[in-house]
Amino acid sequence: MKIGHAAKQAGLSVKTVRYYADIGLVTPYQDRRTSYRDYSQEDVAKLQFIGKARRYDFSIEECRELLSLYQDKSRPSSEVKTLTLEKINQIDQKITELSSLKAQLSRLAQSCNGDHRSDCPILDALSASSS
Amino acid sequence: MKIGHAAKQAGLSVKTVRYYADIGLVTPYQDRRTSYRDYSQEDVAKLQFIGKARRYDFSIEECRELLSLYQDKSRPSSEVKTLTLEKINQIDQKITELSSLKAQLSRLAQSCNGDHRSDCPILDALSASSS
DNA sequence: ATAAACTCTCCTGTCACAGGAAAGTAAAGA
DNA sequence: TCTTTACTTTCCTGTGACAGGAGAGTTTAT
Repeated sequence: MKIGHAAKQAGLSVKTVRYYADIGLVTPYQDRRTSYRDYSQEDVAKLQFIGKARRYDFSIEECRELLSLYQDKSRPSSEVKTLTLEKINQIDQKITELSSLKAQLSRLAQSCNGDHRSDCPILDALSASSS
Repeated sequence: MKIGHAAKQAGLSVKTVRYYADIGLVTPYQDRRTSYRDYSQEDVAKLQFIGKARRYDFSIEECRELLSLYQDKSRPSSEVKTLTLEKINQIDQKITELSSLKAQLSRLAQSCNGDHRSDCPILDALSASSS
């Protein structure tokens, strides 16, 4: 199967799929004569796997790790779970940060009239010398 | 004031401050003889302003906009407020996405025993053909 | 035979810097 | 004054995960 077809099946762009081949994440057979890549069903399955993991916010390197766990029939499931729990922690931390950020900005926005006049507590806060 | 001192006062790295000069965000006087940059108190104030806005998750281009609003004594405060509300919306959307992601991953993690055995619902879910 | 559609490699750009090399400048101590 | 140390400069590369586009080759359909 050629790259365009494989990409469509996996719900990825051709650019992305080619990139994954370049970094050795999913390396299809490559015809030496035409240099066209030829994707097997298994390659496509891997691409789908990666696409989903990416949507779950796993980085490429994490995907690489998950993929090797996925292919290793004898690995314990605890390894996968550990990776997942770590990822959950990362996400949680990011949510906390963003929530705090949102609260602060909301407070600033509320204090500003937002009218035609020029005085603005938001800018005052940004330019205040205290932290 | 030389760049190291200015950077310290603004709580930024020298690299960052130099970068801001390169992209025309804060452009200090530059001695032609030594090519050393010379930061005024106002420059430092701008750097602090930007540092704070960056911590509030504003992009460089948004900082540039905020900075020009900050310097324009006659602009209405509504412009600043609009920018801030937009930013709050962006953050909110990101929080929503991350929360959904976390919920899905948590469900996956819960379903996995995480023991020495190899069967793993997490990987099963990632490799499932259904979305 | 030709045109359209697809693929290839290679290069640049993104965002906001960090790291490091090589060279020049300044401040402090001996 | 000389030297060492600390600071600064420009320039180049790398980051993460691709997107966009040029120019050339290949395949498929008409």
